[in-house]
Amino acid sequence: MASKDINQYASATKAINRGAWTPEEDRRLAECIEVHGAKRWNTIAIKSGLNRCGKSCRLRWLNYLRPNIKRGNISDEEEDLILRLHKLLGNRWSLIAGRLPGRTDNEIKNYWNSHLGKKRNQKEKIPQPVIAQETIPEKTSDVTHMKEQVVKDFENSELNFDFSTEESYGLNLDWADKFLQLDDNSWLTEEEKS
DNA sequence: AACGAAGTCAACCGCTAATTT
DNA sequence: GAAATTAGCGGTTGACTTCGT
Repeated sequence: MASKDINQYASATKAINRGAWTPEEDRRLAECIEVHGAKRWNTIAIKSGLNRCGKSCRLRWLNYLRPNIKRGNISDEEEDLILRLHKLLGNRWSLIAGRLPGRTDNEIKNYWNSHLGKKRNQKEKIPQPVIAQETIPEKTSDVTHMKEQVVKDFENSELNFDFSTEESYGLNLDWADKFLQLDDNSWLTEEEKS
């Protein structure tokens, strides 16, 4: 059976647990990961004795059980950073989460969908001041190229960023600011504007 | 107090990319 | 190099909670 079908098979069998995790399941999963490491999730699913699929175990660990997870209370600084990064990267949640220590892609995505998306939509209805003409690239192709390059640089820089201190956090915001100064409609292609 | 609407968020699904055999 | 397996991503769903009437 192809692994792709395993979850479908699992879904079809009554033995597989689904839905919310219990504290007991969490404990058993954490114990199993301590012994076998956070990899080969199908093996962990079997070894733990939990009637869960590997995919479910992985998600539970990454989003809730692994150490140093921050939950709730997204600060103003974090919110601001999410907004800026989303403007730059779009719905690249894992990339955005990678810049927010202790936050998961799922949490960022949920936060965006329930808080920031709406907030931004409201904001966008307010007319924005016109940016000085010289900062706006003339050709759409130039803008597209620049945009692609910035995202590329951002992805490549991933390992070099350190948000563990307030100092570096501020520096990184400056870095984002530098690029986002151009982030008005001039960033958008004609297709995206419509 | 009761009920429906809206909001929130944990978990699942389908798919692709990366890695292993 | 091909096939199988595993990891990871973003979109979506659905259960639960909160809010407004």
